[in-house]
Amino acid sequence: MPRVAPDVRAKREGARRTQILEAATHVFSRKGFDGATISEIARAARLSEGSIYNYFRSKEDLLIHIPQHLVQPALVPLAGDAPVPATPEEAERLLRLLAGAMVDRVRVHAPFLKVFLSALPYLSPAARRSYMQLLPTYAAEVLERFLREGARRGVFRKDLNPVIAARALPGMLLMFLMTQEVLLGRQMIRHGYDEVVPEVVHIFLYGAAPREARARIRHPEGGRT
Amino acid sequence: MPRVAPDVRAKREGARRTQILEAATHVFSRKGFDGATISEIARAARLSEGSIYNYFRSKEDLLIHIPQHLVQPALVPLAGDAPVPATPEEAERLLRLLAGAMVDRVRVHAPFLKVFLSALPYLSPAARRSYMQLLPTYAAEVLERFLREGARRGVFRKDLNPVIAARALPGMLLMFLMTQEVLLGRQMIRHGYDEVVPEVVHIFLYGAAPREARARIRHPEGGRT
Amino acid sequence: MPRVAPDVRAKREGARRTQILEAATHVFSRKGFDGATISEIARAARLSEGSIYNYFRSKEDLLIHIPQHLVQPALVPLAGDAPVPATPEEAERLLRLLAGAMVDRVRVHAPFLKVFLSALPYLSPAARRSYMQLLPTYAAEVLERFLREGARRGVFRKDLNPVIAARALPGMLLMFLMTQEVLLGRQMIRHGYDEVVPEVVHIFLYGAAPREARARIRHPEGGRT
Amino acid sequence: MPRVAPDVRAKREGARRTQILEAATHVFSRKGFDGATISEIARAARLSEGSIYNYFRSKEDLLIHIPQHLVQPALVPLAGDAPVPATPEEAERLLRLLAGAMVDRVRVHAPFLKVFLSALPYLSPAARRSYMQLLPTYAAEVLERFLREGARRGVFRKDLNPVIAARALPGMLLMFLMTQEVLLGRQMIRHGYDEVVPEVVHIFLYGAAPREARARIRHPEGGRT
DNA sequence: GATGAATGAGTCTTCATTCAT
DNA sequence: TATGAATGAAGACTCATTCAT
Repeated sequence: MPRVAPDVRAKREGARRTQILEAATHVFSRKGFDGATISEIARAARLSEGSIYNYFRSKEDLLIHIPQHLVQPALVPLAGDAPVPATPEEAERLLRLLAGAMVDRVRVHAPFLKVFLSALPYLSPAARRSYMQLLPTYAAEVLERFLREGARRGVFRKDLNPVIAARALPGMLLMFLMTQEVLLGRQMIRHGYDEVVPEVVHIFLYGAAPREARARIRHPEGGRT
Repeated sequence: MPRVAPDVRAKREGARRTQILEAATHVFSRKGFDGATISEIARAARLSEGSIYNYFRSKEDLLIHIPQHLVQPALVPLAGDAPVPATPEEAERLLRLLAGAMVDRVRVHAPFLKVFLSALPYLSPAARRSYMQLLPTYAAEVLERFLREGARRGVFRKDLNPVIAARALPGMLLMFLMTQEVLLGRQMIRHGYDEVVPEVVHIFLYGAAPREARARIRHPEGGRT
Repeated sequence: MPRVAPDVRAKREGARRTQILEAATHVFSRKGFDGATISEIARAARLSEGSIYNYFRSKEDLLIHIPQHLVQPALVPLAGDAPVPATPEEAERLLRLLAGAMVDRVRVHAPFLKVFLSALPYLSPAARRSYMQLLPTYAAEVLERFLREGARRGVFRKDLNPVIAARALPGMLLMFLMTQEVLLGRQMIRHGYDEVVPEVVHIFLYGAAPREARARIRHPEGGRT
Repeated sequence: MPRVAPDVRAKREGARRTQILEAATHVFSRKGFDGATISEIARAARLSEGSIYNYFRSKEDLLIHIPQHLVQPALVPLAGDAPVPATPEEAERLLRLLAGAMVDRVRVHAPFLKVFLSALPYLSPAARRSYMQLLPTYAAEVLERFLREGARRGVFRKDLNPVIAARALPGMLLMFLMTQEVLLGRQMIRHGYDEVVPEVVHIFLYGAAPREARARIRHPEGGRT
């Protein structure tokens, strides 16, 4: 007969799994998926190699479960119920908040994202599927709705393509984040995110052209030119 | 005495190296750097394993030389001596060309970029250094100059931060390219690049806010004031 | 928690190491260091190849540890506290014992010595250092002290150079041992060690010249005058 | 038809072989037989790898032919027709010459001897046979005759065993030579060969015991005691 | 559940040897 | 004869996974 109640056991098992996944994330992010060894992960988790296999079926299985246990929760509150903006100024404020949150998220999860980028393209289809329900899509959809609603209220151009724009704004940040946080691990330009975020949001809202130029423009030529 | 003239030999060696690098790119892009085996690369190059090592010192050496032989040449002409624009309309036209070229480049070299992104974070420092002189910096610098000159001529806002902006524009594209071409290999949104490029350039130039909003704005608060 | 007590584990590990080193000595002595393969050593030790690496870091590491586990112990008691002789007759008796012991040692360890001689000149510096604290020096120093003390008591010539003499006596044996035991593995002359040892010790003590000749001689011209 | 006379060709071929064997000796002595590569030997001989195989059938074949071409000639004059000594003093003089010659020979050929010692025990039987007709036996036989003749003339003890003694004398030197020249390549004691040779010869002739001791001694107990 | 020694398949890399030129 | 690119067999070493304790 079991010596502990099933729920206690389940919780204990969950704790062990988290402990192992944290160790795995740490090692994967330093060495990469292929460069990491079970032995090192076990050491980081203060367990023996054999014990890892009591909780996960394989090394790839570890990778598959990392986002579900460690990253997913962090994503949930992202722009959970972002209010629809009433004015461009409010939009700018909200977008800055959103952009700042994205930057923070990426920086916090940079170790995991490194692994993600590195391993994703070559994982087994099963692992790929498990991974694909993650961040970018989700975040983009939230922003897409935000833009669509905003356009309806006249805060954004009526002819703005919200699908494209919802990916363009994060993309502007992505260039900095990818290069600095994920790929190289060091700052490449002399501006911090406290400068980058407002500048990027401003460009997104009002563009790089001077005010006069804007006045002359009729409409974007979205779709084919 | 040698049977083959030195120049013939050099050409033959160059051809072999290209042949091997093409095979390596192919295999790397399907299996990833760690997943690929010398044996498979040799088979793809229709050579024996040993022969690979007559031309490259190690597996990593293959990876290091891929861009120089296959990618680098394609980058050189990128916006080689882009003329400085006189009007926003001209800027828009030029930026569309540039953006379109970037998209094409990435799509053509997607297989390599997959490997690049995947392997870079965990390569040896030597290999890292060899890689860092590549695309993003180069392209960004060209664009940076373009923006700076344009601002001097009144085609772009005087208060535009060219360092940040030069990375924001490619970033907007990067989001689509990364997701679709590199990471997943399939289209995620219902718009093609012929729609994405103009929209993105338009946002970059004139922003997402409606015309009236722009008139009210003085200056961005971040970056240089 | 560990299933096996630390001391039991340590003893088990020691046994495995000895088992592997014995196998390695066996294979090395038949094939030489370079000719031996880990695979063959593993087979001789009735283990898998991988297991060897649970106990030793490399093939060279095996070689380095052979003397410590197998040979070193045998050397320690060699003439440990040989009494200083009071008469030449006693010296002759003691030197015969010493010489006989050296012969036995070399014959017992011939397989290892073959490997030692073969591999030493081309080992890595680290391995060289590890090896150099071995037999010859040690034995020579013991004998050197023996001769120096004996000379002080008038058992050996006062003008005898103990440094040189302490190497000359083992050298006489070395010629036979090297040729027969180590290099060729078969007897080259028609006399056994039971004849060689007394003859050699006698030559060492009283020389090859007849008694009368000796009486005429004053002192050697080389060494100290 | 041949473009050069057969004898010219033969001489040319001999020169090539010597050139290659010299290169091989050089490389073998630095790297050991297994550590050396044909590529490196070819480079040292200023030839291509393929050319080596026009003159020798295999790497081992190189090793086999080294003594015949390079070392053997140097051995020939060794004590070619050593005169039989008439007095111990003359014997001492001659033995010093002989010993000095041996030392010189060994030092000159130390590079080869390193290879010899290293490779011999593990060569194929064919190579072994080719090697075994070398130095030690030959030199010992010359010395053996010298001692036997000398004993007949009363210059050495009548009861001296010339077979054993003829190996003991070179052995005394061997200890120094092996350790210093072959195995370690650096001097281990503070005496040079100009001190070692006379001392060793003196010990060989008159022993390590003081004169008085000798007078008491009746005869060596050669053979079993 | 926990442990960690044992396993052996799998990889990169080396290098003697061959052979077309 | 000279060359050196091509070959492929061989070997040291790694590491995910298993399983007896």
